Amino acid sequence: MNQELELVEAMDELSELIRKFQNQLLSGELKAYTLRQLYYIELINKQQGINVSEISKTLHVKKSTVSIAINQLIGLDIVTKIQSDTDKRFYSLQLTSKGENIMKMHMQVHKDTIKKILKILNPDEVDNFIKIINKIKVSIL
Amino acid sequence: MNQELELVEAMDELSELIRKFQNQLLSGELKAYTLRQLYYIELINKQQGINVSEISKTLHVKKSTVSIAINQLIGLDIVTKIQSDTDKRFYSLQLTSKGENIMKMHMQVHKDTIKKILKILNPDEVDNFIKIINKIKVSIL
DNA sequence: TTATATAGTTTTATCAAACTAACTATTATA
DNA sequence: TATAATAGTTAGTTTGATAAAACTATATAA
Repeated sequence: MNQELELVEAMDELSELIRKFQNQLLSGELKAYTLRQLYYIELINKQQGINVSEISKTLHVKKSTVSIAINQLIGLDIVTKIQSDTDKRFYSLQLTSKGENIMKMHMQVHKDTIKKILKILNPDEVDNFIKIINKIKVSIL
Repeated sequence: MNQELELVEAMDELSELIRKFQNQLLSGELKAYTLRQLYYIELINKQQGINVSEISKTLHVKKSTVSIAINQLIGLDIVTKIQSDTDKRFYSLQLTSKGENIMKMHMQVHKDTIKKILKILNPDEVDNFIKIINKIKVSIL
């Protein structure tokens, strides 16, 4: 079979795998949260001190949308905002300890899946996989 | 760095890539449709003659949900249903020519992305990538 | 100092997608 | 033949995500 067709199918499989990978989060201890919420939490964890406007730009979503989502997370004691001293219009967003805990559980779910993958791939395959993903990532952007 | 950590990061990148891969559909000619609708169309295309109950089981969603979604697609002249001769409770679902056209456009968007990927990976890498995905797929299920 | 710009919030409304429950039509079975 | 089960529909509701527009508070520039 030609490589293009095979790759089309592989990408479909991959979409399916990633969908399952993500939906695993919605069971267990994290099922109280939506994928969207977990994504906001991940974003704040990755970019400590990020603000509403930046999130809005990153996700291509209006500020009002982000504001509501973040205030919901603040209400759930998952996120806190700290007003800037130098410019009081700004609030930098941080995870609370509860938020960090959620992030840890989130990572753990992923790690568990990754352990399964590590069992079935040999080290060379893992290396290749990582290299290929990075190569694709760089080029697509 | 240890392989587990690297793989965790790679899977994150991959999630991001797939997200972009899918969201490409939402621009251009297909932006009139939701990802969910395109997914129903894909499913019917893959399993010609599938019915509402089977879709319901496949997607782990109530029959009523599927019924409404499918009737919406029928209203848009994307899907048709044909009542079974042997058991009139059953309706087999098919794509109309419009539906097939949407499917072709859908495939084209994916093929265009795949062409980009093929340009930056050498044939061995493509082979490895496909093999690895299949290996993961089989094991995770 | 007045006008303008920026960060974030609130209100109101819309939409997609999912659910439950009750329904019709048809088929299978006791 | 009366009763069960099955396929699909309909009505009504809930939830989550989104946006537009008007707002407050603060900072900057003319």
